[in-house]
Amino acid sequence: MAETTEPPGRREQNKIDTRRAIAEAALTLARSQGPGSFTVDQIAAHAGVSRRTFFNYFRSAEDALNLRTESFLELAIGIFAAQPAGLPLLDTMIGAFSATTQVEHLGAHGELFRMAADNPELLRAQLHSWERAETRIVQAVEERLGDGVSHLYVTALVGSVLSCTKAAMQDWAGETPEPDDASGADLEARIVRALSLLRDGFANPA
Amino acid sequence: MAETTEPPGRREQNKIDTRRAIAEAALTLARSQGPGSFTVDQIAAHAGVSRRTFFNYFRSAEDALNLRTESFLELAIGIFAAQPAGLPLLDTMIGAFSATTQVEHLGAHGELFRMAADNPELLRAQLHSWERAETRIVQAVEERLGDGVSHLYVTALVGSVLSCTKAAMQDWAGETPEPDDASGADLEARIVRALSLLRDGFANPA
DNA sequence: TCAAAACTTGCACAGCGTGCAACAACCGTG
DNA sequence: CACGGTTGTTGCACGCTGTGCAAGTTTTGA
Repeated sequence: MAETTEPPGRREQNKIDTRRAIAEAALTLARSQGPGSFTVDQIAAHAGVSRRTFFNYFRSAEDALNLRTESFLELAIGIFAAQPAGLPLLDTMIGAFSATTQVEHLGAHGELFRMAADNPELLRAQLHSWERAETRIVQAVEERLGDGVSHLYVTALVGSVLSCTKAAMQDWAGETPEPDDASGADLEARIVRALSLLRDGFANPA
Repeated sequence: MAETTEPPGRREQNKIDTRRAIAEAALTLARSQGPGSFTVDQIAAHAGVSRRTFFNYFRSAEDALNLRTESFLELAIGIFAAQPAGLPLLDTMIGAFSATTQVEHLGAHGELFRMAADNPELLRAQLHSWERAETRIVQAVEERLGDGVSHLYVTALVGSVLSCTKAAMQDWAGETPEPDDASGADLEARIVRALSLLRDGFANPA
């Protein structure tokens, strides 16, 4: 796999656990009190950690909530990077993004989309996550394709793909308040549908 | 035109002026000290207004900087709304967005893109502006097309169009530090190019 | 076993964002 | 013009945010 020089000692594990605990605490508070109506001190207390340590891990309460989104996009990037290089680019991406629906805690992602609807800071954090993912995917694509392709082509393509994926997830989140066994397949279908529209140049409003 | 019940008294004008003055002060400070290294108090002082009044107009220093972006998107929405309804949707949008390059202070927009590159909060504010514009355009399109078209189709389409426009502007901003007479046409060409790629389903990396 | 490296914590401090109440500018009406 | 209602501005107070710093504590590797 693509392991970056990894000494999996106690330290690394502790940090991962702490990070998770903080994010979990934030999510719990957001569920019980509503997003945007709790303080960093509360999160820290729930996570069993000092206020100062919270800020060693996250820049804001919203960023902590946003860890789930971040990990989803991390997964998407990983899957895309592992894809074989022969196929047409757009088809490769359709395959990669439809596969991301097997991420854990799928329901929580929809939940976060819904929370962001009435919480500007959280929405901004999410948009930022997508933006950074976009940058990374653009880099990956340009490395894969070499110098022969224009930067504008790649950025427009990747941006559009992510926009369609986002639209599919939002659509899904809006209609799937309580996810069940089939909702993963449901989301996947929507992503494929949106990306197929893109491949067809949106010629057919179907 | 589409005037919303407008009593153009001294009050309205004062508010517009104040808003402009604050945004202008913020931009000046960002230019001289770099974005993110000045306080709201400084902006307020430069604008000849109290700190409290600043917060009556903007939610943060970055939002103040972002007024230019906001007005650009406002213009885009207006032009799109004024477009005749007969043509294919995507062609209508290509026309509308390429026409937005005639906005005032075009150079400042590129400047803001470049500032956002190393200022997370400003970047988030800009992304948020684009997101809200997307929502409004989606509404406009759905009103125009009626209930016959799927929500996913519209959101995916509008998201992609905006992504391509953004990509074009970023590309342009990166290569055009000091805009001259021709740079408006340059930007317009890039927007048309990116949106044409979209219409062709990105089939040809050209 | 021990010292260096990495992480946590408390503290202090500047700055942020907002509710509130007093004040000032503007508006329409008579 | 005058005057009351409406709308915008300002100062103040208060809690929360985000960060540098220095003193602890835990982990690491030798």
